[in-house]
Amino acid sequence: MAITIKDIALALEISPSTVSRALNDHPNISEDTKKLVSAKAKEMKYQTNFIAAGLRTKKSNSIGILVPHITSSFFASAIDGIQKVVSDNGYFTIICQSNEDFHNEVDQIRSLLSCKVEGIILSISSETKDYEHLETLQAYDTPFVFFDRVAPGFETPTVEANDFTGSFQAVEHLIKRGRKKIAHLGGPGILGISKSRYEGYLEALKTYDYEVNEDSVIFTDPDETHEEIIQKLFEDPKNRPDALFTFSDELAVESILKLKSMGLNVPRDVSVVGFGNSNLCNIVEPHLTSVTHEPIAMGEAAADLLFKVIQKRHIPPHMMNLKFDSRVVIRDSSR
Amino acid sequence: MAITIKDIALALEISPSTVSRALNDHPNISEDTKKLVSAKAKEMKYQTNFIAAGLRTKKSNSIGILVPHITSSFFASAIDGIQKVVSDNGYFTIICQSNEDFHNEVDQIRSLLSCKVEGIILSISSETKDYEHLETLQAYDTPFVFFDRVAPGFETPTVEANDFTGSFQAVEHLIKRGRKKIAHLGGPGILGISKSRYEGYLEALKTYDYEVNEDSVIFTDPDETHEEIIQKLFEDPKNRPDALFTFSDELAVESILKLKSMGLNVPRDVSVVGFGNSNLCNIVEPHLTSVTHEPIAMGEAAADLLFKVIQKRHIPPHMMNLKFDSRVVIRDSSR
DNA sequence: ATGATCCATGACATCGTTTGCATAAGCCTC
DNA sequence: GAGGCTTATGCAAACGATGTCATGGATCAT
Repeated sequence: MAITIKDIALALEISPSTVSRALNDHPNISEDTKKLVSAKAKEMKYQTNFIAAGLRTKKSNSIGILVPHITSSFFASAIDGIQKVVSDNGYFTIICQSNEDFHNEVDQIRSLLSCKVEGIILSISSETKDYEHLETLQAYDTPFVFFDRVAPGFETPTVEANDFTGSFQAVEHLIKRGRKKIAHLGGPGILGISKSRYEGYLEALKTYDYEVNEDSVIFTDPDETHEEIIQKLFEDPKNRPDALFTFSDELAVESILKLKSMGLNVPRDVSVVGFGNSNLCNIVEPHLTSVTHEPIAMGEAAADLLFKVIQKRHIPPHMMNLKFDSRVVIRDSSR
Repeated sequence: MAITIKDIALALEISPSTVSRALNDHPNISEDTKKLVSAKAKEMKYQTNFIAAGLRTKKSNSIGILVPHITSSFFASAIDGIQKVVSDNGYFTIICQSNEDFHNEVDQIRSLLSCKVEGIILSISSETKDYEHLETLQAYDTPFVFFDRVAPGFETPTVEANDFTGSFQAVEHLIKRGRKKIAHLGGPGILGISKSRYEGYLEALKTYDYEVNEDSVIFTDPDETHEEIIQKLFEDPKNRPDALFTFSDELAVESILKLKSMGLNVPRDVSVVGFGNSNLCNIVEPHLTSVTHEPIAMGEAAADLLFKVIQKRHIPPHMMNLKFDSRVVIRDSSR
């Protein structure tokens, strides 16, 4: 059976309180006793029961992560970064996935609350329009930090990639390569990041006095496959865009494959730029120009901020809303 | 502050015990009281404190998952499958990564024990040769199930992909396409799956009376880049293999890129077959023939088995060591 | 020598929930 | 109507660690 502080106390003929204090390095305990206790604890293979300690101290030593998918390389890397900071702080992470499903998200938040996590790093699903579950978090005094996807109206730190500047640079890059008609294949309309990426695109066009052509901007939609979208967008040889900037690398790769199957050459006929700088970029042919995120650094920053909130340390205003700059990595698909 | 059963008891002027029993649907409680209590609980937004309940019942309602990386699509999908079963059972998962590091693995196991998880689904790191930490698990009566990577000498369920038959079929396929000299690029030598995949390869060669050429089998090694390995293996035009079967899709993709840069045509000069059937297969050109795993089904099976052990239900011998058959998905890289 | 101070330790209540046992009320049976 | 049985409820003791308060002995100053 499991060893408790009582067992150690019994073995050393001292009280459980002393054992507890010795293990926690309490100043009132003599060095001798501390040594004695920790030796015995090691000998008996004692392991703190965090559940019991948590009940007493109301600290679970765990934080929750709620992301749409862990299968996405962006989130998986972000979790890497988060876990690094979290385990350095002696905490655990409970990872949940919403699968981009609103009700799932609400359920998972409820679970995390029941587990009494001390804070949550949260990336809302693309379906989420209603934020009552987040208000519950506040009501329960559970700190949280928005990661990558932010809901409006909450006074809590946010960590985002600066999608706007990344998109701007991507489109600027296409313009400087002499491309004249640049199409945009956007992400789910509800997501803030879809909007930011679109706005960076628009801003670049405006800055260089390009005409904004409504037909050249399409947001993905569950009713239509991406192949169909690309087909429509590029089927008319006279009116064809000569560049495509997509919301994600996945979309870019699908587009490249479709364009090639339509007999178009990338990048000669159409330059393509993706977003995310994922491992796909060096695999697809031609290698894909893409905008980098820094998911690991972003994850670390989010965890740092969360611990600051948990410890009620002051967060200077300029750190409340972190934006991680993106930058374009140029590869063959736009060369 | 958080609502407890005492608050509900106070509000309804009944005892906390009754509230607890009502919420847990205890048979001794009248229907009326149950309705009353659950209505009040909902009204007051009560949430069970799992920490307190766990302390009393010695059940944490959580299971641990320890995998080398969650960034790998195989494990990420497996986790999907596991979480499905786990949340259907009203449990949580605590996901840990060993990063293929032995000491990290030992630490994570210790953490999971401290959290009092009721069971662990475990995929050992590629460095792990010493199994003392797993014996600790047994000493603490914490059930576990091996997933994909199995340590010898434990009486506990295992869930593996049948790498042997998958490899056999992959190589058989290459043979039937008329390939004469088939090389194998193996995985980390310490992993059982590297061995199984190699053995499937060997068995296929033997079955078809192919000569086994030692020079054509190379296990990856941190001291040499994969590019160098491919370079060496294929640089001599006279003695060049005309097919390559690799341990993973990642290796296959790297190999294809290198082969192409060496001026070789895939599949005309060299057929390539990977392992894993990951999303890379349809992105690399030519599309990669690969052996499928079924990570989601494997994850579900592992979780099912773990719950059986936790609930001390009998596991029929034929279910103790599940092997999930693999199968070859033929694409252009071997056509 | 006596009181004040300090230090190390122990006793005990507590966190929120569950659960064995006790108990009160209601009903049945002879 | 007394005893037995059922049913619904309350009481109190856990679970394991922690923190408050009390205590007993040593040390020091007067």
